[in-house]
Amino acid sequence: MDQRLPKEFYTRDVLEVAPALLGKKIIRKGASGHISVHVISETEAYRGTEDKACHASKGKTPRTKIMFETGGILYMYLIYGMYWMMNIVTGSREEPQAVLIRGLMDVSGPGRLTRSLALDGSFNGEDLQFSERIWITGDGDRVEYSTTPRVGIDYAGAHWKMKPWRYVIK
DNA sequence: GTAACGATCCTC
DNA sequence: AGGATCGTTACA
Repeated sequence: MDQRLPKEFYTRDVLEVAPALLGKKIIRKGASGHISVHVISETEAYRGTEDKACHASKGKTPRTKIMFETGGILYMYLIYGMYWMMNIVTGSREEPQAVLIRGLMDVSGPGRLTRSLALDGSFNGEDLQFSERIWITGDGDRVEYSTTPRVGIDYAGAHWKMKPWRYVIK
């Protein structure tokens, strides 16, 4: 099986990591030992306390503190009372950043993909270097992608809403 | 305590 | 266009 992406892959700036994750494979190992592989097709970057669309813009809270850790771990949170969002923390410690996984080749939609992979709050803080149930490999199919503004952040104001920080495989 | 609201999705 | 559904957050 392919090698896991190294820690250094995730500790770079989120604006580098988010597009670099396109085409990479999420490996999910279920409780029964069943393994499934999913190619990432769509990501979004959330960057720092100054980014009004980023949860960390409200400062460090019980929910967002995981984003202040060193990159390479998962940040899971519940939205609209029923959908878990899967995010990958990036950057260095005390530099809150995360990549929202918005779509896979076989599933589109951040809520649908976590339901499909059976991911929930118990994965918050999961370390992609050492986890036995989820990790990401980096065999290097280079992919072409396009960028668009991020989705669902009307509240963040025009300046942050227009940033082309959503990355989609062509 | 209390209230408002969301990095969504499905059904009408 | 509207409802589901509840943790997180801000404020009193």
